[in-house]
Amino acid sequence: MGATKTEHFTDYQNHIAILTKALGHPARIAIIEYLMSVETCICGDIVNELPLAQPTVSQHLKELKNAGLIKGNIEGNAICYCIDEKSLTKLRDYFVNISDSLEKKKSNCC
Amino acid sequence: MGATKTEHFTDYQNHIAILTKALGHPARIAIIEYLMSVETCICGDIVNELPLAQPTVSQHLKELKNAGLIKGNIEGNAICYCIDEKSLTKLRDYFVNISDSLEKKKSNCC
DNA sequence: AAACTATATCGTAATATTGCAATATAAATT
DNA sequence: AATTTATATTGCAATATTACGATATAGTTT
Repeated sequence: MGATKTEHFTDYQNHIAILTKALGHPARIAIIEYLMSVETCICGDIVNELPLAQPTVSQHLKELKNAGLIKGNIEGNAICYCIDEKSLTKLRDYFVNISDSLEKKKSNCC
Repeated sequence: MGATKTEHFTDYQNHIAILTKALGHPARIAIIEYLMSVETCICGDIVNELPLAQPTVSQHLKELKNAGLIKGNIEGNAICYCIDEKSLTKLRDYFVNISDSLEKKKSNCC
């Protein structure tokens, strides 16, 4: 075995897992933070920002894109990557919900 | 090769990545949601809630615990797992921050 | 068109994750 | 003390991820 049994879980659970899994690497967190830090999204220098080889960065970008966390538009011979707001809003809503619920039932044993 | 180059990233980036990575599996999302749904945290029946064998569930619980997302207290011969509020608050703050920043710079090209 | 620039893909080695049967541990019950 | 119950650990096979050199692709510049 070794493959995740996605069929046993809900679409929502699988989607949240896809988003969090895609963020589950420091290089991909760094990419998101870099995309946040630049003003425009015409940013063809992500490779220079990261301590990893170009093919590795390209692969990380692909994973973020597959998960729907970033979008990439061809801009001449460069590619303009930027954050896909929708997916990050979804994650925010998910964690805000959890934190709110935890706040309400402060009566726990641990 | 094959191992993540954590040393090149900040402690904060690595920590967020550890938390999101731990959540990056539908079974672990399901565990978190189950822990949210039960009133008390005396819950020794997580295995029955999930479509996975007992050792597999135990392993997922271990990963959530290692990441600091849940806590486990021994309660007789059962173990009382519950969510570690701090780590989920940290994730909430992280994504609230990102969403707020994205809201502010609506002027993007894509 | 040749050279350059930016990015993607291929191939592959090293490592990590997923899942489970078998077994171990340890408290509770009989 | 033997049995049961709840959970963890071990060992292993299948699969996935991480990283990068080499190479491909495609637009840009000269």
